Amino acid sequence: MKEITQIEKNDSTEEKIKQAAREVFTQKGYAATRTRDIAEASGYNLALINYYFRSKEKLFDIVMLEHLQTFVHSILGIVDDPATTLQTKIKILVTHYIDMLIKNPDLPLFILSEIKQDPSMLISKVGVGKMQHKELYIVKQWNEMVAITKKPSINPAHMIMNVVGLTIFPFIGSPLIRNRTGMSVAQFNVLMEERKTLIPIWINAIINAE
Amino acid sequence: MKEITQIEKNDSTEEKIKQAAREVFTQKGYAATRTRDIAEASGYNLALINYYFRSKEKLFDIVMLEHLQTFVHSILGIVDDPATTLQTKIKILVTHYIDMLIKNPDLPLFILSEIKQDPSMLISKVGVGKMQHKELYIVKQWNEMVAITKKPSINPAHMIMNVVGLTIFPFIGSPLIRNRTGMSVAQFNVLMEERKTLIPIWINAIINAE
DNA sequence: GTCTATAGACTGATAGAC
DNA sequence: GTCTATCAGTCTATAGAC
Repeated sequence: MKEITQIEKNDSTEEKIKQAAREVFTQKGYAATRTRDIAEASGYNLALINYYFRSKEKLFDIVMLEHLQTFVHSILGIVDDPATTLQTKIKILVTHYIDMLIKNPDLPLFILSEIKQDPSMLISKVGVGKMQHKELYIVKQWNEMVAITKKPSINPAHMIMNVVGLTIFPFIGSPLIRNRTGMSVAQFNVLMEERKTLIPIWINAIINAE
Repeated sequence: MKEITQIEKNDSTEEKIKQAAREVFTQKGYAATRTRDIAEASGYNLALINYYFRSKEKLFDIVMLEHLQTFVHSILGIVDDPATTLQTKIKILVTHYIDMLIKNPDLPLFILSEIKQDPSMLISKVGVGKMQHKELYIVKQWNEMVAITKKPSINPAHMIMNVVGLTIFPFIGSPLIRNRTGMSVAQFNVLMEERKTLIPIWINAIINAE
């Protein structure tokens, strides 16, 4: 329990370097990032990176952990809420993630690339064991819904891939999409705002499809 | 017009190195790949890479060009075919791509990552100017369909993102999906086979949605 | 805490033997 | 064509001055 001055936390050298690292790592990935890039982006010298974070890898771990937390943040509160319907949960989730992705469009490609490079990272560097969807309320609601529907039930993994794919894929493909269509980032974001209301409608249509 | 022995082309040293480069580059990306990795994977020495391909970057360009051609291959023949309906085109495209992605699951993440690193590559290293969808038959069919439907027409970019996202995203997220669900590659591929018939149905439902 | 200078390891590329 | 040996440049990390 040290006495820490919280007020100027965001102005501290350590925080500035971490912020610079976040930007460079997220944009270029671990392998393509040089510690010199981070130093330059932070406005400080190369040696300070090791002074504050010991190594490139340890700094990366911190950045990645914070990013994963951003991704999982407040999810539990949404999907385990008994007060909202299934459709409402989906709408809230899609809106929440599109808002977050408009602010951090590079996040999905960065995270998925690094996870692919080293999937064990999920358990070694980050403790992602909690999110085992044992008895989340959303699962209960899903099971109730498929019980009512007469249609042959498809694997729930399909629906998860659908919701996540419809929401996140445009951001992953954004560099290619914008290059081919000539869209600006602003124009692209307008489409993403539209998808906040469109995706829940589409998911509903998919659920009730032939 | 040189005389080339086509028969043993696949057994040549040059081809073996290119094949090794394809595997390593696709799996690790340009920055994380070392020429020594390629040499080792090819079974030959490091010096031969420069003997046959002059540099790491030129070898990468060849691999990337072939990958992009794989992705665009035979697309024109499908989307510009006046003999098939819009629904049929979508079904053929989805089936074609899922088949290809089951064989090359790393391709989307690799291509999109490298394009993001350097979007100008699409025009400088590859001549991707032809695919301007000026008057493809599929566009004509799409316009006819939205003309018939009374509903307010959404941006066609949404539908492209939907088809591509539903098809490709599971492969991009595969490392994470399989890690969280404990699925094997074989189990994952069973789901992808299911999506060959499911995605066209879902797209239809989306088109006719509220 | 912050800097310069540099060590030590690694990378892409090449020279030269065979 | 294929190899070993090595160069020149760059990288991460650290030593040491201030």
